[in-house]
Amino acid sequence: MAKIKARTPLSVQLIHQTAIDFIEQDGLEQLSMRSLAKILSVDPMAIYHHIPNKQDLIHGVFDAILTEFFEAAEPQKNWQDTLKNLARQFRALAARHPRIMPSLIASSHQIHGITKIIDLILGSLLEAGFEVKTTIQASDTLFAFITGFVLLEANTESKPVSGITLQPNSEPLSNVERLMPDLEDHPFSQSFEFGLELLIAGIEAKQTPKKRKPRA
Amino acid sequence: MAKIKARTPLSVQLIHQTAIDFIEQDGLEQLSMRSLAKILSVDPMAIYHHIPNKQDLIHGVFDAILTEFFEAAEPQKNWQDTLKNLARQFRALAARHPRIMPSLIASSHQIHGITKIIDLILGSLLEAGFEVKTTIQASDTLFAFITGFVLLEANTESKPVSGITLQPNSEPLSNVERLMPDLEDHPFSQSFEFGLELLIAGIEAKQTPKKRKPRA
DNA sequence: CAACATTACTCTACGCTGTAGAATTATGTC
DNA sequence: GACATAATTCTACAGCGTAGAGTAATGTTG
Repeated sequence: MAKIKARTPLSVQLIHQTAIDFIEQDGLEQLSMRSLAKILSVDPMAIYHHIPNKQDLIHGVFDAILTEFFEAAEPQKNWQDTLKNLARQFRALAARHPRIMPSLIASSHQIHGITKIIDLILGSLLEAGFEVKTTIQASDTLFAFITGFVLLEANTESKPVSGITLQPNSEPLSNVERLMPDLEDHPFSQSFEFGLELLIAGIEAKQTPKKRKPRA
Repeated sequence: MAKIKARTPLSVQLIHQTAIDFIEQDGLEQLSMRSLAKILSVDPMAIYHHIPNKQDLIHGVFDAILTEFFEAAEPQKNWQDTLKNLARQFRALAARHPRIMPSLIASSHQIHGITKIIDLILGSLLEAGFEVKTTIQASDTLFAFITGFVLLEANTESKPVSGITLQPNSEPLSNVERLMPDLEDHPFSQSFEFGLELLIAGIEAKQTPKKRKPRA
Protein backbone atom coordinates (compact mmCIF):
# COMPACT_ATOMS: atom_id res chain seq x y z
CA MET A 1 0.00 0.00 0.00
CA ALA A 2 2.13 2.82 -1.28
CA LYS A 3 1.30 6.28 -0.14
CA ILE A 4 0.21 8.39 -3.02
CA LYS A 5 0.35 11.77 -1.42
CA ALA A 6 3.34 13.74 -2.58
CA ARG A 7 2.87 16.36 0.03
CA THR A 8 4.36 19.76 -0.28
CA PRO A 9 6.64 20.08 2.72
CA LEU A 10 5.64 22.37 5.54
CA SER A 11 7.39 25.69 5.96
CA VAL A 12 7.03 28.73 8.17
CA GLN A 13 5.83 30.76 5.23
CA LEU A 14 3.21 28.22 4.22
CA ILE A 15 1.97 27.98 7.78
CA HIS A 16 1.74 31.74 8.12
CA GLN A 17 -0.08 32.17 4.83
CA THR A 18 -2.53 29.39 5.63
CA ALA A 19 -3.17 30.94 9.01
CA ILE A 20 -3.75 34.35 7.43
CA ASP A 21 -6.29 32.92 5.02
CA PHE A 22 -7.96 31.01 7.80
CA ILE A 23 -8.25 33.99 10.13
CA GLU A 24 -9.57 36.23 7.38
CA GLN A 25 -12.21 33.63 6.64
CA ASP A 26 -13.23 32.27 10.03
CA GLY A 27 -11.77 34.71 12.54
CA LEU A 28 -8.87 34.50 14.92
CA GLU A 29 -10.97 32.98 17.68
CA GLN A 30 -11.62 29.96 15.47
CA LEU A 31 -7.96 29.37 14.78
CA SER A 32 -6.48 26.46 16.66
CA MET A 33 -3.37 24.44 16.03
CA ARG A 34 -5.66 21.54 15.26
CA SER A 35 -7.89 23.38 12.82
CA LEU A 36 -4.86 24.81 11.08
CA ALA A 37 -3.22 21.41 10.89
CA LYS A 38 -6.33 19.94 9.35
CA ILE A 39 -6.18 22.44 6.51
CA LEU A 40 -2.51 21.69 6.02
CA SER A 41 -3.37 17.96 6.00
CA VAL A 42 -0.86 17.42 8.71
CA ASP A 43 -0.68 16.31 12.30
CA PRO A 44 -1.09 19.23 14.71
CA MET A 45 2.31 18.61 16.23
CA ALA A 46 4.00 18.94 12.87
CA ILE A 47 3.53 22.68 13.09
CA TYR A 48 5.62 22.74 16.21
CA HIS A 49 8.60 21.65 14.20
CA HIS A 50 8.54 25.03 12.48
CA ILE A 51 6.99 27.34 15.05
CA PRO A 52 7.55 27.10 18.78
CA ASN A 53 3.99 27.79 19.94
CA LYS A 54 0.69 29.40 19.10
CA GLN A 55 1.65 32.83 20.37
CA ASP A 56 4.65 32.91 18.10
CA LEU A 57 2.49 31.74 15.24
CA ILE A 58 0.16 34.67 15.72
CA HIS A 59 2.96 37.16 16.14
CA GLY A 60 4.49 35.77 13.00
CA VAL A 61 1.24 36.29 11.17
CA PHE A 62 1.12 39.86 12.42
CA ASP A 63 4.62 40.63 11.26
CA ALA A 64 3.99 38.94 7.93
CA ILE A 65 1.00 41.17 7.37
CA LEU A 66 2.94 44.25 8.26
CA THR A 67 5.56 43.63 5.62
CA GLU A 68 2.83 44.46 3.10
CA PHE A 69 2.55 47.80 4.78
CA PHE A 70 6.21 48.72 4.65
CA GLU A 71 6.36 48.16 0.94
CA ALA A 72 3.70 50.84 0.52
CA ALA A 73 4.79 53.35 3.14
CA GLU A 74 7.65 54.87 1.21
CA PRO A 75 8.77 58.39 2.13
CA GLN A 76 7.18 61.20 0.11
CA LYS A 77 8.59 64.54 -0.83
CA ASN A 78 7.77 66.23 2.48
CA TRP A 79 7.08 65.00 5.98
CA GLN A 80 3.40 65.92 5.79
CA ASP A 81 2.83 63.71 2.78
CA THR A 82 5.00 60.98 4.22
CA LEU A 83 2.92 60.81 7.38
CA LYS A 84 -0.37 61.11 5.57
CA ASN A 85 0.63 58.32 3.24
CA LEU A 86 1.77 56.21 6.15
CA ALA A 87 -1.57 56.67 7.86
CA ARG A 88 -3.57 55.91 4.74
CA GLN A 89 -1.53 52.84 3.95
CA PHE A 90 -2.03 51.52 7.44
CA ARG A 91 -5.76 51.97 7.10
CA ALA A 92 -5.65 50.38 3.66
CA LEU A 93 -3.90 47.39 5.16
CA ALA A 94 -6.68 47.09 7.69
CA ALA A 95 -9.22 47.12 4.89
CA ARG A 96 -7.36 44.23 3.28
CA HIS A 97 -7.15 42.29 6.56
CA PRO A 98 -10.20 43.35 8.51
CA ARG A 99 -10.17 40.42 10.92
CA ILE A 100 -6.47 40.40 11.66
CA MET A 101 -5.63 44.05 12.14
CA PRO A 102 -7.80 44.67 15.20
CA SER A 103 -6.06 41.89 17.10
CA LEU A 104 -2.73 43.10 15.84
CA ILE A 105 -3.40 46.58 17.13
CA ALA A 106 -4.75 45.34 20.42
CA SER A 107 -1.53 43.48 21.16
CA SER A 108 0.75 45.88 19.35
CA HIS A 109 3.44 45.66 21.97
CA GLN A 110 5.87 42.84 21.26
CA ILE A 111 5.24 43.14 17.55
CA HIS A 112 8.39 44.20 15.87
CA GLY A 113 6.67 45.79 12.89
CA ILE A 114 4.74 48.16 15.11
CA THR A 115 7.92 49.48 16.64
CA LYS A 116 9.16 50.00 13.12
CA ILE A 117 6.12 52.11 12.30
CA ILE A 118 6.73 54.32 15.30
CA ASP A 119 10.30 54.57 14.15
CA LEU A 120 9.14 55.81 10.76
CA ILE A 121 6.97 58.46 12.33
CA LEU A 122 9.70 59.63 14.67
CA GLY A 123 12.17 59.72 11.80
CA SER A 124 9.94 61.85 9.59
CA LEU A 125 9.38 64.39 12.31
CA LEU A 126 12.99 64.58 13.39
CA GLU A 127 14.11 65.04 9.84
CA ALA A 128 11.58 67.81 9.45
CA GLY A 129 13.36 69.65 12.20
CA PHE A 130 10.99 69.22 15.11
CA GLU A 131 12.33 69.33 18.63
CA VAL A 132 12.62 65.97 20.33
CA LYS A 133 9.83 66.74 22.73
CA THR A 134 7.43 67.84 20.02
CA THR A 135 8.44 64.86 17.94
CA ILE A 136 7.52 62.43 20.68
CA GLN A 137 4.25 64.13 21.43
CA ALA A 138 3.25 64.34 17.79
CA SER A 139 4.26 60.75 17.18
CA ASP A 140 2.26 59.44 20.11
CA THR A 141 -0.73 61.46 19.02
CA LEU A 142 -0.59 60.40 15.42
CA PHE A 143 -0.02 56.75 16.25
CA ALA A 144 -2.90 56.79 18.71
CA PHE A 145 -5.22 58.32 16.17
CA ILE A 146 -4.30 55.93 13.38
CA THR A 147 -4.57 52.75 15.42
CA GLY A 148 -7.61 53.94 17.32
CA PHE A 149 -9.37 54.82 14.12
CA VAL A 150 -8.65 51.51 12.46
CA LEU A 151 -9.94 49.75 15.54
CA LEU A 152 -13.07 51.88 15.67
CA GLU A 153 -13.77 51.26 12.03
CA ALA A 154 -13.19 47.52 12.25
CA ASN A 155 -15.36 47.20 15.35
CA THR A 156 -18.16 49.23 13.82
CA GLU A 157 -18.15 47.31 10.56
CA SER A 158 -18.22 43.97 12.30
CA LYS A 159 -21.27 44.81 14.33
CA PRO A 160 -24.80 44.13 13.08
CA VAL A 161 -25.07 47.33 11.10
CA SER A 162 -28.78 47.55 10.68
CA GLY A 163 -30.59 47.47 13.97
CA ILE A 164 -27.73 48.39 16.25
CA THR A 165 -27.83 46.36 19.42
CA LEU A 166 -29.68 48.79 21.62
CA GLN A 167 -30.16 47.02 24.90
CA PRO A 168 -33.47 47.78 26.58
CA ASN A 169 -31.62 49.92 29.09
CA SER A 170 -32.80 52.89 31.02
CA GLU A 171 -30.87 55.55 29.12
CA PRO A 172 -32.05 56.43 25.66
CA LEU A 173 -28.79 56.99 23.69
CA SER A 174 -30.72 59.75 22.04
CA ASN A 175 -27.99 61.12 19.84
CA VAL A 176 -26.82 57.86 18.41
CA GLU A 177 -30.42 56.98 17.71
CA ARG A 178 -31.26 60.31 16.19
CA LEU A 179 -28.15 60.39 14.03
CA MET A 180 -28.29 56.75 13.06
CA PRO A 181 -29.19 57.40 9.42
CA ASP A 182 -26.41 59.97 9.15
CA LEU A 183 -23.97 57.70 10.94
CA GLU A 184 -24.70 54.86 8.59
CA ASP A 185 -24.40 57.06 5.54
CA HIS A 186 -21.25 58.78 6.64
CA PRO A 187 -18.17 57.10 5.18
CA PHE A 188 -15.32 56.48 7.55
CA SER A 189 -12.90 57.71 4.93
CA GLN A 190 -14.16 61.23 5.47
CA SER A 191 -13.73 61.05 9.22
CA PHE A 192 -10.28 59.62 8.76
CA GLU A 193 -9.23 62.39 6.39
CA PHE A 194 -10.79 64.97 8.67
CA GLY A 195 -8.78 63.80 11.64
CA LEU A 196 -5.63 63.22 9.68
CA GLU A 197 -5.55 66.65 8.07
CA LEU A 198 -6.43 68.26 11.35
CA LEU A 199 -3.56 66.53 13.13
CA ILE A 200 -0.97 67.18 10.45
CA ALA A 201 -1.95 70.84 10.28
CA GLY A 202 -1.83 71.11 14.03
CA ILE A 203 1.59 69.51 14.19
CA GLU A 204 2.81 71.73 11.40
CA ALA A 205 1.89 74.73 13.49
CA LYS A 206 4.31 73.59 16.18
CA GLN A 207 7.34 73.81 13.94
CA THR A 208 9.95 76.18 15.29
CA PRO A 209 10.33 79.04 12.77
CA LYS A 210 14.05 78.78 12.18
CA LYS A 211 13.84 75.36 10.59
CA ARG A 212 10.76 76.06 8.54
CA LYS A 213 12.42 74.40 5.63
CA PRO A 214 14.84 71.65 6.59
CA ARG A 215 17.61 73.19 4.52
CA ALA A 216 16.99 72.15 0.93
CA MET B 1 -20.84 16.39 60.09
CA ALA B 2 -22.55 19.72 59.95
CA LYS B 3 -21.33 22.20 57.42
CA ILE B 4 -19.95 25.23 59.11
CA LYS B 5 -19.68 27.51 56.16
CA ALA B 6 -22.29 30.24 56.20
CA ARG B 7 -21.48 31.30 52.71
CA THR B 8 -22.47 34.66 51.36
CA PRO B 9 -24.78 33.90 48.49
CA LEU B 10 -23.54 34.44 44.97
CA SER B 11 -24.72 37.43 43.01
CA VAL B 12 -23.97 39.02 39.68
CA GLN B 13 -22.35 41.96 41.41
CA LEU B 14 -20.14 39.81 43.57
CA ILE B 15 -19.08 37.76 40.58
CA HIS B 16 -18.28 40.85 38.57
CA GLN B 17 -16.29 42.46 41.35
CA THR B 18 -14.34 39.29 42.03
CA ALA B 19 -13.58 39.00 38.33
CA ILE B 20 -12.41 42.60 38.20
CA ASP B 21 -10.05 42.08 41.10
CA PHE B 22 -8.80 38.87 39.58
CA ILE B 23 -8.12 40.36 36.16
CA GLU B 24 -6.38 43.36 37.61
CA GLN B 25 -4.15 41.05 39.57
CA ASP B 26 -3.47 38.14 37.23
CA GLY B 27 -4.60 39.33 33.82
CA LEU B 28 -7.59 38.50 31.69
CA GLU B 29 -5.86 35.58 30.01
CA GLN B 30 -5.61 33.83 33.39
CA LEU B 31 -9.30 34.20 34.12
CA SER B 32 -11.27 31.01 33.74
CA MET B 33 -14.62 30.01 35.11
CA ARG B 34 -12.79 27.49 37.26
CA SER B 35 -10.22 29.90 38.65
CA LEU B 36 -12.95 32.42 39.39
CA ALA B 37 -15.10 29.77 41.05
CA LYS B 38 -12.20 28.73 43.25
CA ILE B 39 -11.86 32.26 44.60
CA LEU B 40 -15.58 32.38 45.22
CA SER B 41 -15.33 29.00 46.99
CA VAL B 42 -17.98 27.66 44.73
CA ASP B 43 -18.44 25.06 42.05
CA PRO B 44 -17.65 26.44 38.59
CA MET B 45 -21.15 25.72 37.38
CA ALA B 46 -22.68 27.82 40.14
CA ILE B 47 -21.63 30.91 38.24
CA TYR B 48 -23.79 29.86 35.33
CA HIS B 49 -26.84 30.32 37.46
CA HIS B 50 -26.18 34.05 37.47
CA ILE B 51 -24.36 34.64 34.20
CA PRO B 52 -25.07 32.79 30.97
CA ASN B 53 -21.50 32.32 29.79
CA LYS B 54 -17.96 33.59 29.92
CA GLN B 55 -18.43 36.16 27.18
CA ASP B 56 -21.30 37.73 29.05
CA LEU B 57 -19.24 37.68 32.21
CA ILE B 58 -16.50 39.67 30.54
CA HIS B 59 -18.88 42.08 28.91
CA GLY B 60 -20.52 42.55 32.28
CA VAL B 61 -17.16 43.34 33.79
CA PHE B 62 -16.53 45.88 31.05
CA ASP B 63 -19.82 47.63 31.58
CA ALA B 64 -19.35 47.57 35.34
CA ILE B 65 -16.02 49.31 34.95
CA LEU B 66 -17.48 51.90 32.65
CA THR B 67 -20.08 52.99 35.18
CA GLU B 68 -17.17 54.43 37.15
CA PHE B 69 -16.43 56.55 34.15
CA PHE B 70 -19.89 57.98 33.70
CA GLU B 71 -19.99 59.23 37.24
CA ALA B 72 -16.93 61.34 36.49
CA ALA B 73 -17.71 62.49 32.96
CA GLU B 74 -20.23 65.16 33.87
CA PRO B 75 -20.82 68.00 31.40
CA GLN B 76 -18.74 71.13 31.97
CA LYS B 77 -19.55 74.72 31.22
CA ASN B 78 -18.60 74.54 27.54
CA TRP B 79 -18.25 71.77 25.03
CA GLN B 80 -14.48 72.07 24.94
CA ASP B 81 -14.14 71.44 28.64
CA THR B 82 -16.76 68.72 28.52
CA LEU B 83 -14.85 66.80 25.88
CA LYS B 84 -11.47 67.38 27.49
CA ASN B 85 -12.84 66.17 30.78
CA LEU B 86 -14.38 63.15 29.12
CA ALA B 87 -11.08 62.26 27.52
CA ARG B 88 -9.11 62.71 30.71
CA GLN B 89 -11.58 60.71 32.75
CA PHE B 90 -11.42 57.88 30.27
CA ARG B 91 -7.66 57.85 30.50
CA ALA B 92 -7.88 58.04 34.27
CA LEU B 93 -10.13 55.02 34.26
CA ALA B 94 -7.53 53.17 32.24
CA ALA B 95 -4.93 54.08 34.83
CA ARG B 96 -7.13 52.57 37.50
CA HIS B 97 -7.77 49.42 35.47
CA PRO B 98 -4.66 48.97 33.38
CA ARG B 99 -5.24 45.31 32.57
CA ILE B 100 -8.93 45.51 31.78
CA MET B 101 -9.20 48.61 29.65
CA PRO B 102 -7.09 47.42 26.73
CA SER B 103 -9.30 44.40 26.25
CA LEU B 104 -12.37 46.55 26.68
CA ILE B 105 -11.19 48.90 23.96
CA ALA B 106 -10.18 46.09 21.66
CA SER B 107 -13.68 44.65 21.75
CA SER B 108 -15.48 47.92 22.16
CA HIS B 109 -18.28 46.96 19.84
CA GLN B 110 -21.08 45.18 21.64
CA ILE B 111 -20.27 47.04 24.84
CA HIS B 112 -23.16 49.23 25.72
CA GLY B 113 -21.10 51.72 27.70
CA ILE B 114 -18.91 52.47 24.71
CA THR B 115 -21.89 53.41 22.62
CA LYS B 116 -22.90 55.68 25.48
CA ILE B 117 -19.54 57.42 25.36
CA ILE B 118 -19.91 58.08 21.66
CA ASP B 119 -23.35 59.39 22.44
CA LEU B 120 -21.89 61.85 24.93
CA ILE B 121 -19.38 63.11 22.40
CA LEU B 122 -21.99 63.47 19.69
CA GLY B 123 -24.30 65.25 22.09
CA SER B 124 -21.69 67.78 23.17
CA LEU B 125 -20.84 68.68 19.62
CA LEU B 126 -24.41 68.90 18.44
CA GLU B 127 -25.32 71.12 21.33
CA ALA B 128 -22.35 73.32 20.52
CA GLY B 129 -23.94 73.96 17.17
CA PHE B 130 -21.78 71.88 14.86
CA GLU B 131 -23.23 70.58 11.66
CA VAL B 132 -24.12 66.92 11.66
CA LYS B 133 -21.32 66.05 9.27
CA THR B 134 -18.68 67.88 11.27
CA THR B 135 -20.06 66.38 14.45
CA ILE B 136 -19.65 62.86 13.17
CA GLN B 137 -16.16 63.48 11.84
CA ALA B 138 -15.00 65.18 15.01
CA SER B 139 -16.55 62.48 17.16
CA ASP B 140 -14.90 59.67 15.24
CA THR B 141 -11.57 61.48 15.39
CA LEU B 142 -11.75 62.21 19.06
CA PHE B 143 -12.91 58.75 19.97
CA ALA B 144 -10.16 57.20 17.88
CA PHE B 145 -7.54 59.34 19.52
CA ILE B 146 -8.70 58.66 23.06
CA THR B 147 -9.01 54.91 22.72
CA GLY B 148 -5.89 54.60 20.60
CA PHE B 149 -3.92 56.57 23.10
CA VAL B 150 -5.07 54.55 26.06
CA LEU B 151 -4.19 51.39 24.18
CA LEU B 152 -0.77 52.71 23.21
CA GLU B 153 -0.05 53.71 26.76
CA ALA B 154 -1.19 50.43 28.24
CA ASN B 155 0.77 48.41 25.73
CA THR B 156 3.91 50.43 26.25
CA GLU B 157 3.72 50.24 30.03
CA SER B 158 3.22 46.52 30.00
CA LYS B 159 6.29 45.87 27.95
CA PRO B 160 9.72 45.31 29.50
CA VAL B 161 10.53 48.98 29.78
CA SER B 162 14.26 48.79 30.23
CA GLY B 163 15.90 46.96 27.41
CA ILE B 164 13.17 47.16 24.82
CA THR B 165 12.83 43.92 22.94
CA LEU B 166 14.95 44.77 19.94
CA GLN B 167 15.05 41.66 17.86
CA PRO B 168 18.37 41.04 16.15
CA ASN B 169 16.79 42.04 12.87
CA SER B 170 18.36 43.56 9.85
CA GLU B 171 16.89 47.02 10.24
CA PRO B 172 18.30 49.20 12.97
CA LEU B 173 15.26 51.07 14.31
CA SER B 174 17.67 53.91 14.61
CA ASN B 175 15.25 56.56 15.82
CA VAL B 176 13.65 54.56 18.55
CA GLU B 177 17.09 53.55 19.73
CA ARG B 178 18.50 57.03 19.59
CA LEU B 179 15.52 58.55 21.34
CA MET B 180 15.12 55.80 23.89
CA PRO B 181 16.25 57.90 26.85
CA ASP B 182 13.91 60.69 25.81
CA LEU B 183 11.09 58.26 25.15
CA GLU B 184 11.45 56.73 28.58
CA ASP B 185 11.61 60.10 30.28
CA HIS B 186 8.72 61.58 28.40
CA PRO B 187 5.49 61.28 30.35
CA PHE B 188 2.47 60.09 28.42
CA SER B 189 0.38 62.75 30.09
CA GLN B 190 2.15 65.38 28.04
CA SER B 191 1.56 63.56 24.77
CA PHE B 192 -2.05 63.07 25.71
CA GLU B 193 -2.58 66.74 26.51
CA PHE B 194 -0.71 67.71 23.36
CA GLY B 195 -3.00 65.63 21.18
CA LEU B 196 -6.13 66.52 23.08
CA GLU B 197 -5.59 70.28 22.93
CA LEU B 198 -4.60 70.04 19.31
CA LEU B 199 -7.76 68.16 18.42
CA ILE B 200 -10.13 70.36 20.39
CA ALA B 201 -8.57 73.49 18.90
CA GLY B 202 -8.80 72.01 15.45
CA ILE B 203 -12.42 71.07 15.91
CA GLU B 204 -13.17 74.50 17.34
CA ALA B 205 -11.87 76.02 14.13
CA LYS B 206 -14.53 74.17 12.16
CA GLN B 207 -17.40 75.85 13.94
CA THR B 208 -19.64 77.72 11.52
CA PRO B 209 -19.47 81.42 12.44
CA LYS B 210 -23.17 82.01 12.89
CA LYS B 211 -23.46 79.67 15.83
CA ARG B 212 -20.27 80.73 17.50
CA LYS B 213 -22.18 80.86 20.71
CA PRO B 214 -25.03 78.41 20.92
CA ARG B 215 -27.48 81.19 21.74
CA ALA B 216 -27.05 81.86 25.42
C1' DC C 1 23.21 -0.40 -3.84
C1' DA C 2 23.37 -0.43 1.63
C1' DA C 3 24.14 2.01 6.01
C1' DC C 4 23.66 5.58 8.60
C1' DA C 5 22.51 10.62 10.37
C1' DT C 6 19.39 13.99 10.27
C1' DT C 7 15.30 16.02 9.63
C1' DA C 8 10.22 15.94 9.34
C1' DC C 9 6.39 14.18 10.84
C1' DT C 10 2.88 11.29 13.69
C1' DC C 11 1.02 9.08 18.00
C1' DT C 12 -0.25 9.12 22.54
C1' DA C 13 -1.14 11.43 26.54
C1' DC C 14 -1.86 15.19 30.16
C1' DG C 15 -3.97 18.86 32.22
C1' DC C 16 -6.55 22.55 31.09
C1' DT C 17 -10.82 24.89 29.10
C1' DG C 18 -16.23 26.17 28.58
C1' DT C 19 -20.40 24.38 29.60
C1' DA C 20 -24.63 20.87 28.94
C1' DG C 21 -27.70 18.03 31.85
C1' DA C 22 -28.90 15.50 35.88
C1' DA C 23 -28.72 15.22 40.71
C1' DT C 24 -28.62 17.40 44.98
C1' DT C 25 -29.11 20.69 48.56
C1' DA C 26 -30.86 24.99 50.56
C1' DT C 27 -34.57 28.20 51.07
C1' DG C 28 -39.26 30.17 51.32
C1' DT C 29 -44.27 29.39 51.91
C1' DC C 30 -48.07 27.23 53.70
C1' DG D 1 -43.70 18.89 58.50
C1' DA D 2 -44.69 19.15 53.34
C1' DC D 3 -43.97 20.89 49.29
C1' DA D 4 -42.31 24.28 45.45
C1' DT D 5 -38.69 26.81 43.91
C1' DA D 6 -34.22 28.46 43.61
C1' DA D 7 -29.25 27.74 44.20
C1' DT D 8 -25.50 24.87 44.00
C1' DT D 9 -22.86 20.69 42.96
C1' DC D 10 -21.62 16.44 40.28
C1' DT D 11 -20.54 14.14 36.24
C1' DA D 12 -19.29 14.23 31.73
C1' DC D 13 -17.87 15.68 26.98
C1' DA D 14 -15.53 17.70 23.32
C1' DG D 15 -12.08 20.73 22.40
C1' DC D 16 -7.67 23.12 23.47
C1' DG D 17 -2.09 23.78 23.61
C1' DT D 18 1.68 21.11 23.73
C1' DA D 19 5.32 17.66 26.06
C1' DG D 20 7.71 13.40 24.89
C1' DA D 21 8.43 9.26 22.48
C1' DG D 22 8.16 6.86 18.36
C1' DT D 23 8.19 6.51 13.24
C1' DA D 24 8.91 7.72 8.49
C1' DA D 25 11.18 10.43 4.97
C1' DT D 26 15.25 12.45 3.25
C1' DG D 27 20.18 13.44 2.51
C1' DT D 28 24.93 11.83 2.80
C1' DT D 29 28.58 8.78 2.48
C1' DG D 30 30.68 4.39 1.45
